[in-house]
Amino acid sequence: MIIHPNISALTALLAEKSRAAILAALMDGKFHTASELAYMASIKPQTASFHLAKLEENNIIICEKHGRFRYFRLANDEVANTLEIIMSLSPLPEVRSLNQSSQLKKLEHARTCYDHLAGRVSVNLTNTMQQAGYIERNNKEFIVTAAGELFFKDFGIDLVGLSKKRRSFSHACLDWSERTHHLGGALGNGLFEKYIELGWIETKANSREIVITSQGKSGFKDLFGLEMQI
Amino acid sequence: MIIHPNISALTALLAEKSRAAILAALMDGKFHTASELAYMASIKPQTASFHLAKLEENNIIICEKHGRFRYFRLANDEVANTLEIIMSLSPLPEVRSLNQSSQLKKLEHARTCYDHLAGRVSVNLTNTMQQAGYIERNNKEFIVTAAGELFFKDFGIDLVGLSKKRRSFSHACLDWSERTHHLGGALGNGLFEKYIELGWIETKANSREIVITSQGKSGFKDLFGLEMQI
DNA sequence: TACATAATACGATATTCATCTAAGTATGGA
DNA sequence: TCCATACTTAGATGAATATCGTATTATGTA
Repeated sequence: MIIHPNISALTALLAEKSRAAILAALMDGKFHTASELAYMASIKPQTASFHLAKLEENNIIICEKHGRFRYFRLANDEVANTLEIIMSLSPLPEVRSLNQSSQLKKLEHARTCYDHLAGRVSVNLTNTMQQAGYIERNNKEFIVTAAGELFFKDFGIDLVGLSKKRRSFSHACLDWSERTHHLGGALGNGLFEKYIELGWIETKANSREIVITSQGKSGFKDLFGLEMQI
Repeated sequence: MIIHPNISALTALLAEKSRAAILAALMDGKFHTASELAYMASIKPQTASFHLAKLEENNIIICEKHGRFRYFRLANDEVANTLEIIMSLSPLPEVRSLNQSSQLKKLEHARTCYDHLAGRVSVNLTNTMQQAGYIERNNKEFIVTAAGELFFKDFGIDLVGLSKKRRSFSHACLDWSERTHHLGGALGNGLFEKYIELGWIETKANSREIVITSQGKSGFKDLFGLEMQI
C-alpha cells in the first residue's frame, strides 16, 4: 500500500449530493438554519440534521444556537478556500433551464465567496488594484504596497485593525468561475463590508448572488476607472 | 437548489479508498499493470479491474495494451495536478508503523509528481532557480528569464523543443507535503529526465520515492550551491 | 495442442449509508 | 397549561456499490 495523504477523508464528505448542496449554500458566508438548508438541498429536515451533524463532527461547519433555532455557518475561511478550490477543479453544473442559466451568469458575474467578493467583478477589481500598484502578488498572498496603504486608508479601510484578526490578511483566493485568483482574507472582507456600507453592492437572501447597485457602478468607476458590464 | 460546480462528479471518484490507493500509486507517472495496482491497493484483481474501468470511463486514466498485459497510467498532467492539489488539501496519512513513518519521510524529501520532481528537494531547487533569476513566478506559471535561457541551454535542456509539446510549459505545481509550489510542466519534466540521464537521481519500482545519488549530491551542489540534507 | 498467466465478465453477497416515518426534546408564545 | 414550531433521535427501508468466487477470454509458452 502506497503512503499518501488521506484523500478519502475530505472527498467522502463532499461526494454526497445533499451535503455538496448544503455546503454550496453556506458558501455565501452567512448563517443559515437547519430548515433553510434542508429546503435549499431539497431534503427533509431530519436528513439535513444527519448531514449537518456529520459536517460539524468533521469541523467543516459550526453551529450557534439561539432560542429554538440552530444557525449553521462554514467553520472558517480556510474551509471556504478549500471548497472554492475543489469547485475550481470540478465541471460546471449542467444547466437545464433558462432560469438556471441566468442564475449561473449572475454568479459568474459577482457572488460572495464566504465573506468577500468573487466572480468576474472581483477578479477585475483585484487586477486593477494590482495594476495600480496598490497590491502585489506573492505566492498565495497579496502584499499591500506603500501606495496601497495610502489608498486603502483614504477609502476608509483600517489595515492595522484588519491585520490583528486571527486569520489570513490578504489571501489570494481561487475563483472557480474565472479560474484565477481574487483578493480574499481579512482585507478582502474589509473591502466587501465597505462596499456594502457604501451601498455599492447588495446581497440577496439564500443566494450567493451579489448585485452591483447604480451607486456601485459609478463608485467603482470613480475609484478604479472600472466600467461594470452587466 | 443553489447552482454550483458539480463537486460530486470529481470527489465521488476519489472518495473510495481503493480508487484513492490506485491513483496514489499512479502518481509516480509510470505505467502499471492491473495486477500490480490490485496488489498495491490490497484488493483482488477483479475489483481492481472494476475500478480501473470506472476511472478510464471518466478520463482519469488511460490504458495501453501490450500482449496480455494492460498498462495503466494517469491520463495527463492536468489530472496529476488536480490530484496533487486534492492531496495538499487532505490530512496527512495516519502513520501506524516505523516503516510507514520512514517511507513518509522519504516521500516528503523527494518523490515523483507524475513526471517531474516533488518534495522538499524540488521546492528547494525551484526556489534556488528563482533566487538565481533563472525563472520568475507569474500566477500559475513560471517564466524563463533571459539568464534562465542561457542556464538551461548550458545544462543541456532544449527549451524550444519542450515548448512545442502540447502541454503546459512550466506549470507551478502544488506540493502536498511542502504546501507550496514547485516547477512542473514540460520544463519540470525536462529537468527530471536530465537528472535521471546524469545519474543524479534514481526512481524505485512501485514507489514514488526518489533517491538522490552521491553524484546527484555533488551535482546539485556544483550547479546550485545546494546542500542536500538527507 | 496443452497449459499457465493476465485480465475481464457475471452473478451473488454484504456493507455502507442516505432517506424517510414516527417519536421525542426544546423553546417560545398564547 | 397548551400548542405550535424548530430540531434531533431512533428505527426501518431501500438503493447504491464495493467486493469476491467463479467462469470466460486473450495471450504467451512449453
